[in-house]
Amino acid sequence: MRIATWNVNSVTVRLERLLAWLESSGTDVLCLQELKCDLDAFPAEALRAAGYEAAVHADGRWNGVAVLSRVGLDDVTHGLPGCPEYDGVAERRAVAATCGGVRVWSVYVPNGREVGHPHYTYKLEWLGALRTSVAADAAGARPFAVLGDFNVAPEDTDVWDITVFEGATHVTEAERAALAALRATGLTDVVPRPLKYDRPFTYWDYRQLGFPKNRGMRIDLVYGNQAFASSVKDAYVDREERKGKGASDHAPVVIDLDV
DNA sequence: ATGACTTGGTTACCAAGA
Repeated sequence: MRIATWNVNSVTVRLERLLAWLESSGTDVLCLQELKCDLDAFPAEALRAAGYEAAVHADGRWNGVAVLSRVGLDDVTHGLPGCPEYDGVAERRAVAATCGGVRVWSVYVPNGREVGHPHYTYKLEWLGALRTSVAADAAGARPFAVLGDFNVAPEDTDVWDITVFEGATHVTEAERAALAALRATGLTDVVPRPLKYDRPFTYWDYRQLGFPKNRGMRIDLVYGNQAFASSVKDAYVDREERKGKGASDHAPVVIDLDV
């Protein structure tokens, strides 16, 4: 089974690329983030015609997540149980489903904006709610993974130049501690291989030639439990999809599972 | 030059992303 996660930065703008990528990659289950549309605007018909069912949890202008599957889509959970609100809103940043015997969460962790900003506190609380929500599945025998845009670089080497990130979000001790607490439920960071250069970055800023200069970050992560991680046959970042006009600023992370 | 792209909406500017 081929499982992937991809922050598409607007499923509306990316639809043509998304359909082409699903076909060329042969992906069975795809976790999407940053749909940037509401439920009515989600391209369910086009995806169904391509053979994929969809579990969608979408906000409208921001956020929005989905799980696409052509190997079954059961027991859908819309939203993270007990997730904190921001400005009184429970943002739509998580959706789960069971696909072909594998349980997956597609998550879009809050950005945090700046250290000390209310959004940063919200980010840490959100990661805490994620930990609580996945603990039982993480410890279970069924293959299980949390996939998505975590907006945290786990190690200094997961950003192109750590000195540029002095005092910035995405690399702080508190954010990394929240990831460590999440892993402590029984999850392993399934690190993909890069198809070029030495580090498996998954995001490159649109500005200042970030992609050509490989000024990237590894913030799109796959955290799998023991049954999932032990079934991984291959994992890579499809940086080809970051190329050209009309690309998302994130590349898909692809996992091949022997299940 | 306290920004340098891209997206969708309170559209001919703005917030947000990371």
